[in-house]
Amino acid sequence: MTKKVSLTYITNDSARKATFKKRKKGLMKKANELSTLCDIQACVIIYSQYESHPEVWPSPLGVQHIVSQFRSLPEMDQSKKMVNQETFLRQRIVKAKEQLKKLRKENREKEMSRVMFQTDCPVPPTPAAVPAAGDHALNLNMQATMERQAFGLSNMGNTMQRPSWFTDMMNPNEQMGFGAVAEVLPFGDQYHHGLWSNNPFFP
Amino acid sequence: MTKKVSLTYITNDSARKATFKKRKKGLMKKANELSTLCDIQACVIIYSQYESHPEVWPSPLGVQHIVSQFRSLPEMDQSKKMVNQETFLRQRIVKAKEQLKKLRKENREKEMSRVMFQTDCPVPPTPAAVPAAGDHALNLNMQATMERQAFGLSNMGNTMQRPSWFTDMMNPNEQMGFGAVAEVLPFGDQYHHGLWSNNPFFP
DNA sequence: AACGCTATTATTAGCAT
DNA sequence: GATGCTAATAATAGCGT
Repeated sequence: MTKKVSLTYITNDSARKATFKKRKKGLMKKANELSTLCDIQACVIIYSQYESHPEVWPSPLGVQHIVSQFRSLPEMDQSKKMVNQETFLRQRIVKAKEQLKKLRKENREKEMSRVMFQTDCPVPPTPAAVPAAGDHALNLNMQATMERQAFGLSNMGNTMQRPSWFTDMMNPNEQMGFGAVAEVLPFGDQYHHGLWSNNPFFP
Repeated sequence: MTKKVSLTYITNDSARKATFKKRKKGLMKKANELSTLCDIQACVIIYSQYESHPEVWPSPLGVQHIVSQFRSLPEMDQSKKMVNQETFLRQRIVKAKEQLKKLRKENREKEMSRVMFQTDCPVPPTPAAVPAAGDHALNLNMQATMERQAFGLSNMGNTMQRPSWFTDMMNPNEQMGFGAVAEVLPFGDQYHHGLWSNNPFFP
């Protein structure tokens, strides 16, 4: 029986849904186990098309709480942090503007070729479902100065499989999803290719 | 070789840390796979004592994004979404600017009270452990208008194993951890006891 | 303590119902 | 489409280095 899993987007609707259900369950279970075994706080949020509300672990409230900690400071100089957030936001604005500029240019070019060649898809057409947007990683870089974290943009639902990136937590490496994002990130160098040795996506 | 796992808090420090590392990695991987296989947005946040910063997947920003969706709209005009990343980015810029403005104001105020009352903690000091700060969730709430979501909060890290709660995703049931939280949740009735049959915690 | 290596267990893809 | 059932793959506990 050939059970090889390709780890790419499952095009078959019912198969995808089935897998989603199973794996969602598995993920939640894993989260729960990790939490109890190691006594750590954790949360998982899943935003699927199958449910109108986000599916979370351990609970909506739990998520909220954890997320809020996200931004909390080691304490103390909150003022300092705030300051940083300021500069941080400023940076963000600049980045966003650059992004916008770039995007406009791209759009112009795409429009061009569309008109010229009658190509109706400026962006690779999304097979179905999610009306995904191209999404150009807009970096918030919040508590930037104090956390060395890499990050990128969530994987907004493209219909194609989006690799997504990871923080440097589990290993010193990261995986990149969209090259485009890299240039926007201030932490570019934190990202490397290659990740889990056993993941077909990241050789 | 008896390799039975008890699924309870691991008292041995080094063993716990080792397990944490391995399982954290596994969890992230699972999240990534689920995301790519089924094309869904998801995020994981782990707040451990081993790291000063929360460890997240796919990224801090990704988390932020997903969380912000929590509050967004029921749906529809998703069509508009794709319309343009341009307008999208514009919105972002505006939001960021507003955020910045607000932040400045807050900073002024904090500085004020700090100077005047010598209070270093504008927010209620957290009892212990987590140096949680007031945290001003800067909700970016980016593509707000297009996503429909709900949400709530967490199992705060006690040193005891916390059962945690679950969403009704994998099954129509939930388990509650702290009664205290229940009253806070707007979705109280969504949660029930009883859970995975194979989990020792939830018979 | 961090890393590598299996023996085992746990997860799950593919079917059948 | 949901549920149950293996066969097969993937995760990982326990060690050794």
